[in-house]
Parts: sequence; C-alpha cells; structure tokens
Amino acid sequence: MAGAGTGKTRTLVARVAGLVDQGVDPDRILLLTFTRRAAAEMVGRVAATCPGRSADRIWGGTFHSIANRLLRRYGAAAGLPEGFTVLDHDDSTDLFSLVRTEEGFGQRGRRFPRAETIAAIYSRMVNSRARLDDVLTVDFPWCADHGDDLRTLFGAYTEHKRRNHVLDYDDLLLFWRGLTVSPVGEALRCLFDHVLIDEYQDSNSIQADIVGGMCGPDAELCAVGDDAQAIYGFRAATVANMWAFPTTHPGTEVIVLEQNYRSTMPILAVANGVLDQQTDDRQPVDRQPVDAEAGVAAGGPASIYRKQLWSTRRTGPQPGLVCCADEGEQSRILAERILDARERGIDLRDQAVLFRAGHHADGLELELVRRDIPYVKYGGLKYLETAHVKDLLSMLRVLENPEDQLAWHRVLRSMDGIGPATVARLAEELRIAKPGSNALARFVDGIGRVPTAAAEQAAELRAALADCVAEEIGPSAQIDRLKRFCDLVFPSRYDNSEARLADIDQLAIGARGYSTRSRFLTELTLDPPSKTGDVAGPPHLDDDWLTLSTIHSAKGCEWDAVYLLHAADGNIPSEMALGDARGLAEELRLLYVAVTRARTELTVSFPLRFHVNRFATDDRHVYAQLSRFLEPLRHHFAETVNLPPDDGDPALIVGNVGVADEVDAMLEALWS
DNA sequence: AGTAAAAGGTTTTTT
DNA sequence: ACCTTTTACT
Repeated sequence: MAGAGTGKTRTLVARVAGLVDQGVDPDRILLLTFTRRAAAEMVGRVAATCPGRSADRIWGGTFHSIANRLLRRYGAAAGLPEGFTVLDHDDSTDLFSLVRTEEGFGQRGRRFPRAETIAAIYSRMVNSRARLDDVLTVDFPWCADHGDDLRTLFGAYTEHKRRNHVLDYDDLLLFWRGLTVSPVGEALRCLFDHVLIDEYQDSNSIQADIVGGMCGPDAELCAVGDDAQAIYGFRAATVANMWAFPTTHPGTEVIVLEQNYRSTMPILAVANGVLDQQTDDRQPVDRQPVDAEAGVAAGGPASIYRKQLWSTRRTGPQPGLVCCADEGEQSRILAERILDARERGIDLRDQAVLFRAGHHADGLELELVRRDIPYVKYGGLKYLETAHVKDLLSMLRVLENPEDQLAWHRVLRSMDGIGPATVARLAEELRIAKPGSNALARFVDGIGRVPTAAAEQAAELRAALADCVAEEIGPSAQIDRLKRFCDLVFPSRYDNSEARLADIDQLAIGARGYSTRSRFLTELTLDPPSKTGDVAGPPHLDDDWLTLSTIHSAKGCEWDAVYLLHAADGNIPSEMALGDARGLAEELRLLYVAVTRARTELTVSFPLRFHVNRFATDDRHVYAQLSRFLEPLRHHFAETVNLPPDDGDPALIVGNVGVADEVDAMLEALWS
C-alpha cells in the first residue's frame, strides 16, 4: 500500500531482482503491469540488476498481453485455434457497426446509439459483470430505451466473434479466467511460483479472479497499489479488489509506504490537502497512525490507511495558481512560464503540461507551434485511429488472414462507387469467411465484379496484393507497394490526401524494424503507440521537447515542473461526474495524481471564460470558477490574476440602426 | 437499387 | 471533427 512517489515500481523491481538473485527461475515469475511500456522498463531494470541470469525471460506484461500469450498455448482447451485474431477497440466498434446494419437497426426512423457507445456499454457490462439493465440506468441513461435492441445486437456480435474465431480485449480476460477454472487450470497454476502485480487499484473484478486463479497453494503473491490513485473506475476497475485482498488471500502482510522521494513539502501539502477531502464513506478508514518505520499492520479485514505523504525535501518554490481571462491568455502565460523555466535550467524534457481531456490542450498546442516550442502529446487521437492508417493496416490484415471480414470490408469500401451493397455482393463472390475458400487468391485472380468507377483501382489493388502475398519483401516494402493503390484511392476519399499519404510513408519507415508482417501487426494491436508518430520512432524534433499529457496517461511519470491546465470546476471535476458521489470521488483522485507528478515546481491555471461545448460553432461561453477541490487550498498557492486591461475592445451596444436593411436593398438592386 | 452528398447530432478519461 | 440518418441523384 504505497502513496504517490514512495517507490512502488522500485519496490517491485527490487523484489523481482532479489528473487532472481536467489536463483528463482525467471520463467516462473509472472509480473503483471498496467502498460506494456511499464513491463518492458521493469524487466529491463531487473535484467540490469542481475546480469547473466536471463532475467528477460520473466513473464512480464499487461493482463491482456499475457492472456494473449497463454491462450495461444492453451487456448485449444477453450476451443480456440492457435491463430485466432485479436480485435482492438476500433475493430470491435466496427464489428458492432457491421452487425448493426445486418440486423437492420436505425432504419426505423428512430435514432440508435452510435457504434462507439454500443461498444462502451458492452464493455462496461462485461467488465463490471453487471446486468445490462443496471448498466443502462446507472451509466447510460440516455440509451435506456434501446435495451431490447441492444440484447439482440450483443447476441449477434458474440455469435460473429465465435464463428470467426476472433477475440476482443474483454474476451482475452474472460477466456483466461475461464481457463483457470477449467481442468487446464491446474496446469496454469503449475507455471508460476511468484505472481506480482503493479497498480492493483486499477484492476477489475475479472482480473482479480484471474490473479486468484493463477496462484497455486505454494505460489507467492505480491500486489502493489495506491487506493488514492484509482482513476479507472470508468473502465470498471474497482478498489474493492485492494480492500478485499487480505480477506481473499489469508495470511496477507500489509506494508505501507508513506515517505515520498519525489516532491517538495509545499507540493505535498497540496496533495495531502486534496486527499483530506476524500469523503467516500464506503471506504473503511483506519485512522490509527501508522508507524512509518515498522510500516507493518496485521492483515485484518479490509483496512485502509489514510496516507499523509511526507518528504525530507522540506522547502521549495511555492506552487503557483494562475487565473486567466480566457484560454488564449492561459496558453500565452504558460508558454512564457515554460520558456522561463528553461532559462532557469529546467530542460523541456523535465517539464510537462497535464489536462483532464485531450482537447483541453488544443489552444496551447497552437501557441507552442507559433513559438516553435517542440512538444509531444500523449493521449488524444491516436495515429492508428486515423482513417487512412486503418485503411492500410486493413490491407496488411487481409494479406495476413484472408478470412478477416472486417479488414476486407474496409479495403473494398475504400474504392470509388463501392458502398455497402457492393461490398456484401463481393464478399459473397469471394466467399470471404468460408474456411479454406482462400478469398485472397480468388480476388487476385480477378474474381469479383466491380463497378466501372472502381475498375482501375481494383486492378491496382489486385496487383498490389499479389505482389505482397509471397512476402519475399519485408513489411516496410509491402507498405510502399500498397501505397501505390492508396495514391489512386485517397484523392477522392479524403480532402487532404497528400498529408495522409505522407503518413503512410511514416508507417513504412516504422515497419522497417520488423522482420515479418505478422509481428508488425500483432505488436500494433496489443501495444498501440500512445503518441502520434510513435510508430516511426521519435519525430525529427530537437533533442529536447515538452510533454503534453492527459492526467490518465501521466500515471507513474514525474517531472521537475508540472503545469495543470483548465483546473476549473466543470473540467476537474468533469461536468459529467457531478451526478454521483462515486464519479466525484474519482475526479478528486485524478487531481491527486496530477499534483503528485511534480518534483519541484507546480503551476495550476484556469481561464475564467470557456466555451460551453467543444463542437460549438458559436461563441457561447460561461464564466468559470476554480475547481471546488482546490478552492479550500488556495492558501497553499502563490496567486496571480491576469485580466486584460479594461481599455481593450469595449462592447459598445447601440440599437439596431438598420444597416442590414440597407445592404439587402443594395444587393437586391443588382438583380431586380 | 445503390451510391454519394447534405443535414443533423454528439457525453471525458484508455488497457 | 466525426458518425449516423436522410435526401438527392445515377
């Protein structure tokens, strides 16, 4: 049980390294982390600590990637072929979309939830193991009318997946859990002597079952987490796993870490002040002061410690609070402060700007570009999610698995004059999804009639696929070859086709590091690059760049100087969380995560004026106030107020003097 | 019958 | 800015 910055990761790494040093076979250690990046880093650190012990053979990864590995090996017991395909989030959304049209929803004059929403409802239901009706009333009340249609849809979706031997992200966990309670379970439990889990507060109940199901009677289990940093409730993660741990696993020893090795006391004062506002009373709070030295408590029934972070870094700059007139002002002031910090010797790489939602950084990005300040943004729209990249990946997937219906649909649909109806006919003629029909060879051979508008494009596609089938050329060259088809198709499909074609070149460069197409594709679905341009390695930026990140993506990271943007009520806490106590509590923890990322300098800013909704074409705005969580902590901050001088642009309102009428009369005179 | 263009709506956060 | 639905056009 470890507070922010108290060395969770270090502890896990040290423990694993210790085990390996004692001669434990690395193969028999399972290390579950929240991201694959974290896994790679930790395994790397262990390997560095004990060289020559093949520490890189540890089973390290996310629940999903380990599930993937185990199911490839033991999936036969669950009726899975070795070569099953994994659907990433977008694929399952596409599949919902496909099934939805097949089932003919939305054609009855009433509006139906968007495919993305349907996928979200489904995933929420599965991961929280709640009944559909409850999920709808609690989390998606605006879709409650469509309960029955959704039932039909979910059935069709599942059938589709099973028939085509594909698994979505949720299935990976469900099948893994299924294996642990099946006759194969015993074999799985024999694989590992040690199971370790990072960020346990963000696991869901299925994952908790898996953890339990993987531990044989002699296995040693070690979980690390901070209940105050639980920020994935929207994904059905539950801190209850952590609280219940001592009960679920009798004989548990609870160790509490409270000393922070990261931040100065002035920053921790804010963090502690945020934490003090936790009111969630489902949370059993054990107020007894914990002896930081001994740090050990009996593992009684779920007990939790209200942590007070402390540090030996007693002094440091006072955190700043900046109140700005509007977003433009906020961007300007922050850019200046960032440059100033760099002057004072804090590299851009040691600074980060954090925000609640991806689009909160839009204004700042403009300002950074204008001032030539290099930055990398984490979160927000991902490179892989852009339409044209998905187009190209679909072509690779067709080559890899000619029975991949989703990929075929996307590829065929991209040509001119081909819509849903023609795609359906082509799928029939090519016998896609009929095992053994080899739709790819049939297509290359010229089977499948296309409308004249698509004739030239289809010919090029057939040729390109034929050139890539043999795989005598690597994935990068295949992408180059397929791009010639894109050259024909993109101009009519996208309005900025040049930029998109350039992206394809980037993708080809990124693929150079992979020996086979299959490796390239698997890597991309299980570990989608988290920042734009990640596929192609660091973009040609200067060596030094600033980090922009959502608070969620910043978990586990730290910087010397941290700026928190848009800290207005309605953003933090998000307007959508105001409804219930659970959501509000999570927003508070989110703020806690944000402020504890800072080592030395912390700046919080909020604009007084912000727009009502992000799609707005008008200029409707409201006047904002500081986040309710920070209001009681104002005395911890050095406050600056930046309001525009009063002389600028006074809103002079006089009555309507009929200018429009005059203009209209003048215009009409031109034709009447 | 089927595609393409235009109109109308849209709940953050992400493995 | 994107997705879904409706309408217009071939």
